[in-house]
Amino acid sequence: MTYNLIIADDHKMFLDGLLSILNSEKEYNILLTAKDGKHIEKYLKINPDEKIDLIITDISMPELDGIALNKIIKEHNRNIKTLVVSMHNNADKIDNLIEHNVDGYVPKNAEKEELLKAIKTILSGEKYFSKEIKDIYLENKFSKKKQEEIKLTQREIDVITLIAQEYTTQEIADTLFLSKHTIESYRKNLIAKLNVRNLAGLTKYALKMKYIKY
Amino acid sequence: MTYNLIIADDHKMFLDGLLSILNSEKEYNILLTAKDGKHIEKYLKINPDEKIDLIITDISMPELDGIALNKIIKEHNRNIKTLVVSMHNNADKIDNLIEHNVDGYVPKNAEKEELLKAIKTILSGEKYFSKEIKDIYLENKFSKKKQEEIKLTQREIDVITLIAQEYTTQEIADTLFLSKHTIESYRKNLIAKLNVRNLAGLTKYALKMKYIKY
DNA sequence: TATCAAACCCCTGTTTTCAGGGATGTTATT
DNA sequence: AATAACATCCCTGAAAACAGGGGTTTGATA
Repeated sequence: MTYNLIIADDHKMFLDGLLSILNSEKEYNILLTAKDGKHIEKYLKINPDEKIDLIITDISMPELDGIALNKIIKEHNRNIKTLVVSMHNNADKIDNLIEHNVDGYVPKNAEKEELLKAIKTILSGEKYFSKEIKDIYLENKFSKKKQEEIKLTQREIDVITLIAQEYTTQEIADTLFLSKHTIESYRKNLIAKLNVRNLAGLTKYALKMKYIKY
Repeated sequence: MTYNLIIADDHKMFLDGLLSILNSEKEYNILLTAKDGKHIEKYLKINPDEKIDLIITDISMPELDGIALNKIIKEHNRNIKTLVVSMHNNADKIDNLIEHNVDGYVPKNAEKEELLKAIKTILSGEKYFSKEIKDIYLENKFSKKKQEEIKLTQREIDVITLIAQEYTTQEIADTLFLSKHTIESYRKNLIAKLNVRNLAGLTKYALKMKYIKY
């Protein structure tokens, strides 16, 4: 039994490494390598009936990235397995991929052995995610649970942003053309809403939410 | 003219990629590949007079990492050129490498072409640093200028850490078995030293310096 | 149209922060 | 032995934060 693979990665060095690893395994037949999702997409359209078992893809690629590519692949033919091999393991991206049924995810610093194990596992019909990826995913889910219940209004965001930028209440009031009392109310509500104790907590929240930079 | 190269990288996938790139260039003769700095160090000791032109190394490796390895190589024989190819481009590490006379630094997501260019440049006697690396290095130097003038004592770090963790002055005093007035003094000094306006500024500093997590 | 949430505003009173001083003992360093 | 740096403690007075109430207007929606 041989499997037909496709690889997409815009880093030539890495692609070469992947190829040399896969070429040493006889059962893997590399149909195509591409440095971009666009090429894969075209290939799928031109050869809709070709037996493709697995597409290995990086996330960050020009033109059409791995996130979009995974979605397109799965919409095209859900029997084609997808394995993401990526350098930057961002929680939101992992989330998106899993939502769109990616079959596996291995960080780029994984060992050859783990990559081969991932491919084998996926081709056997199971999913494969590296521990590191699972951890990021779960950590994110866990912390989102609390966050999603908290929704700040635009005005509250305005205020917390200014607070975290070290403006005093009076200054914020002047900036927003509001009474100092109003700003105090907002601060009070924010502290209650975000379940923090003081300015320090608000500042950390603003940073976490990227309302401000350091 | 052929050049003798040594490569150290603990990621099999990447090492394979590097090898396949270098093998396609006739003038490069790979003397040794290692998944660890220790092996290189031994090799140098056993073959002190062998002509080695360039050692390409990753930074993060078990046992003996690229930082230490570069230092050892340069102390062993400063005629051996060193090129670091790394995934995580940390400013302090770049700093250390440059201090110990590394000849080049290319991030792992660089293209094959850039890597070859780096190698060629270094072998010709010049140094080669990717734009990305130069940027990180300069950005760091620039921002350190200000920071280096600011040095917190251990006690000040204790206090700012607790402040950023949302403890009140009284609680910090209790925690550190100090008077509340003392903590107030520290806070005052910290605000002056760090040139911030209030708790929010202190909190941001503590986060930036990684005294606390979010 | 009733009602709900958001945005806005205000008050009182207590606690904390913050600016601005000053002071003492200890520990390195010169 | 002198100096500098650090850690500790204290005070006053003004400003701000914080707790815990009160309220109006407006716009969406049920």
